[in-house]
Amino acid sequence: MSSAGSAGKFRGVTKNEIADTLHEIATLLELKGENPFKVRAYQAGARTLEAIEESELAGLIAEKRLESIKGIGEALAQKIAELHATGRLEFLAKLRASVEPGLLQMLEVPGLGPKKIKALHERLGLRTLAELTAACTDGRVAALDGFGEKSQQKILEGIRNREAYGKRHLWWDAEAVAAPIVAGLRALSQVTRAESAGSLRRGLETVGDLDFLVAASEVGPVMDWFCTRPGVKEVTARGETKASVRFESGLQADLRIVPAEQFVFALHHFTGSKDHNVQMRQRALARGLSMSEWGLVPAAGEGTAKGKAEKLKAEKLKSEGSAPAVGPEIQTEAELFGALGLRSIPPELREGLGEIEAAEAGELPRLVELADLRGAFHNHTTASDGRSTLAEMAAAAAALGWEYLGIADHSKSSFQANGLNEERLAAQVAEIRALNAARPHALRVFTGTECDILPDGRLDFDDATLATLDYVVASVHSAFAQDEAVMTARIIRALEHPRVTMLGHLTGRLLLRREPYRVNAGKVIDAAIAHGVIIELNASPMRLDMDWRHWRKAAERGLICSINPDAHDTAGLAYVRAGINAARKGWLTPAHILNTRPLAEVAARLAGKAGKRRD
DNA sequence: GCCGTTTTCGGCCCGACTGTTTTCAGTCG
Repeated sequence: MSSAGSAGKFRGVTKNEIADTLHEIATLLELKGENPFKVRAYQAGARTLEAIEESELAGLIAEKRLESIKGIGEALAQKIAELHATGRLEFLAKLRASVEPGLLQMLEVPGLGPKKIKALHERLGLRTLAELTAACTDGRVAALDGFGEKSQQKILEGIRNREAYGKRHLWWDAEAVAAPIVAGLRALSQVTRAESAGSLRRGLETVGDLDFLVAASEVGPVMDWFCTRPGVKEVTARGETKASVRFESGLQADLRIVPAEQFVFALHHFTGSKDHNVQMRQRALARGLSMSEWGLVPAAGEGTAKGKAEKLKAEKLKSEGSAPAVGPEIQTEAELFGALGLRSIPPELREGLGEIEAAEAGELPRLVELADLRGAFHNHTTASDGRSTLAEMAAAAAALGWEYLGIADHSKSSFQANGLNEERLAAQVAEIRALNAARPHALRVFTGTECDILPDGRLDFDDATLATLDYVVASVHSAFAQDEAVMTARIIRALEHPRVTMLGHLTGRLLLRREPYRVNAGKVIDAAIAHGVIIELNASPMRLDMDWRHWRKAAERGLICSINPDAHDTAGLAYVRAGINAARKGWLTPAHILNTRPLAEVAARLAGKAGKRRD
């Protein structure tokens, strides 16, 4: 629920809160049975707003330029301005009052959409999930026109499993489930190509369900194999080209099987995102082509005959075994993009956030890759709360082929994490220098600390102590409840400290577990740029913080990123892979990232920041 | 509600699957 309409002193509204409000309006309108295109307009407006910089919004409103943005018209501009100015929206208050809150929860039940909920509400008078459960139990739902025994059963199941089914999963965990399935599919004799698609392929930080796409000579055996994977609790759908299963964890997975010549179209389609696909289809239409998972074909004629012609086309395609009229020569996604006059767009960029325009102009970035990394900062050892020793961490980093490894154990105020005091830190520094001197491998270990930013913005160590280190990661680990202004000022004060090399996890979020603390990211980014401080992209799969959505613009303005695994054991160094995903989604190139640079350059930069020091 | 080398109306991306029907509506991605 957004803060709009809440009582109390008005403290300003962020653009994301306004976007949330627009999403809420869309949902409420949907439940009221409003024109679906109006609903879509609110959703599109919300997404458009999310892509605007926080700092730009006030100017756009003041100069009445909101309407110049595609997707925002007169009505949305007025509502956005009202929300921004007052934090309230009369329209929304009335809308909320006209919809039973329980109906919103019904939307979360799989198989229930606005139309069916409306029918349940109007014809059975149901207002809550509890009443819906009762109506299913005593058979009233099955007796309703348009519903039946199976629907009733499915609704009951859905309510029961609502929590597990609605849950998203960390990319890292989903990848661990998906990888062996893709490998297994590829090993089947009937399968010529297999990939995972969807948000997993796009590298999104959390994944709702898994999508597998297969080109196969025969459907049955592949479906059978898929539906009998270990951990499959139920097969929720099984048709001619698609099967869906639910794992015991609640994770859902879809398998789609297509003929080989359709594979690339289907792969693009099911990789998404939805926004990206909509834009691609619009682009195809503008070139007289109709694009779908079936292929790229000449668009049907104009006017009222269009729908009919489209349908004929689709039926024709299917009956012919679906050879697309355009592009039997299209075998790869690069060729598919090429057919629409575009450079090939990596899956991570397909979020409908300007990648098509960039691909058209030939301005897609050369995204950073895992192989570009030459080391990593912000790693823990057994000295604080890690589970691997300094020597083990260094050996593991050397085995990855890295040139350097930064150690940054917790500082003394992080008592819960066994933070180091000055004495223990000095001992660790001595240990690291000895290790570097002994050179058991071609790896340089940098001395550092993950130094707490105290509630008032001071650092947990004094300047003399910090001066003994190669670098300093400054992070917030306490007083998460501070309001935004206080937290923002606190972090900026830390960034102004000349010994601070980089800021750790900007918002402290734990994906799917803990909300970020309140901080004005734009102001922190500005301060970091002004003071030459790096912001980390914490690569821990449950953090991925700072969020990829901020990176593109921040990097364009000169912010340097460090992809930091925040490893607490040797296996944790592999988290940089999740960080690479997020960095790619943020349009980052190797030039934007500290730890793609060679040892000498990194050492020089750290020495410059830290000032004169022995070593 | 938004948009316009179809501009002030009439479109808006497209198809699979399910359950309920007996030709289709609703949901989902």
